[in-house]
Amino acid sequence: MTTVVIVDDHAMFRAGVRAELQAQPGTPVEILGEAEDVATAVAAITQHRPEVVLLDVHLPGGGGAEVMRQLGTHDTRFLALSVSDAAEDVIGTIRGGARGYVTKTITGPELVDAIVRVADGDAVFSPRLAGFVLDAFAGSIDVAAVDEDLDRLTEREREVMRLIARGYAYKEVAKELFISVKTVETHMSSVLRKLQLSSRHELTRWASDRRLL
Amino acid sequence: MTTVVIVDDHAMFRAGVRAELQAQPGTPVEILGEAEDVATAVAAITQHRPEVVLLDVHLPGGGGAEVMRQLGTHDTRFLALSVSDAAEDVIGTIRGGARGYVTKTITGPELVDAIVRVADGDAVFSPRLAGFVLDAFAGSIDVAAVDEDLDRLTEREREVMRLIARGYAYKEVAKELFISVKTVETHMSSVLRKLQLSSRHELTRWASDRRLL
DNA sequence: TCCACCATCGGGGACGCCCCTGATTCGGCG
DNA sequence: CGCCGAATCAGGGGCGTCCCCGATGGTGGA
Repeated sequence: MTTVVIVDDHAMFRAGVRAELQAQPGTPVEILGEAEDVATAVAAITQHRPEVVLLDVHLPGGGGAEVMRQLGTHDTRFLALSVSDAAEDVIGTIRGGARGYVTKTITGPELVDAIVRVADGDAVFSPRLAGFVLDAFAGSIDVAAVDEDLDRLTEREREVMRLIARGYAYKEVAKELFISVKTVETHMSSVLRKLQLSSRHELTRWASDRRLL
Repeated sequence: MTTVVIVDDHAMFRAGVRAELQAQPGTPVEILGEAEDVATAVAAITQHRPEVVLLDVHLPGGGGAEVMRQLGTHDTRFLALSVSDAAEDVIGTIRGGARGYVTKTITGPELVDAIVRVADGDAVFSPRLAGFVLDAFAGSIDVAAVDEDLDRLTEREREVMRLIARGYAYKEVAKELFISVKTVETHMSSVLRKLQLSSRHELTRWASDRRLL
């Protein structure tokens, strides 16, 4: 049996989850308690010590992240359950320590499965969110937006830009590309002007934000 | 029915997977083909168009990532199946586009479940890996390792370090902290010496790698 | 009390960064 | 052919970075 506590500010929704989890005969989920805001959630979780907490992201008193923050990292695993699939909600919740994130469109059997998996230590994400999380993890956001600016650079300027952004000194870039320091300076002037930046430090941040390193 | 192609360089292991997947009566998985290296894998996947590819990470001819690279992003989903749970393998595979990563210690029924989930668009990770992936996603890798070096800095040095790493000029740091440029220089000397770095650019990379910005 | 450490500052120097004004060569295009 | 952009380079100047040499207080422990 996997023990859970349900945290959501809507009593009706909690009742629905409870009904779904208990609907199937031989369900592997045992509901130890419920809570409707941050304070009661912390109290209920501390008291019942469930293996998994079903946690609403938008919760009065600071949101689900606040519950995780107050409880810290003990052995309870959190499964976020939200109507929202917004990037900031997902990121914030995962940063807070949740082991999974599913939307409320989930069916009863799927939720049971997700709970069991989270209890086992698996990471569980809804299909829509899986793509998002993996994209973020792979660091490939905003690849398209880069090209507009980047296309305005010549091939040589891009080479110089890449090395400078990695922290190479002008002298080192010159040696690497078999050109003089003065030529590197010329290219860098063009790069900074075209990208509307004013120093190599800004360039480093610019490239880093776009993951061009 | 979920259609799959098995890619692994060990024939014995492929036979084992095939046996496990077909063992259960009424299995929802249909095996369309097998492959033992990058070239045959690309050919088999192009020919059979499976919904899911079971992909060995360590594959002759460039590894599983090479298979995904050559096939690009079409509608096939990849589930990495590896003996390794090393960080670089997991990161590389996810960056390559895999939708899941499970170790070969997985049982038959669990593998069936994972395949179905990946076909549905879920992200699937083994327990050991889930923690790692989420940690990386939350941007909290090596938090412990940072402190060793970081603890050797004084409070004032850390303040200066943080601003410099963000690209502030000495003059700007001085204004921000209400001290003279010379004092900033002194602190920076200490920071660079204690962290065994030699320039503000290396410091920027150092801080960026540890996500201290 | 004395010493270590921290934070604060200064002078001066070597070198890197960024900009300016030039210059040449080469290839493409009207 | 003449023009233009790309790529190459030089000189010089202003400022930033990082180091050396110092100095002054304050704080806390041996």
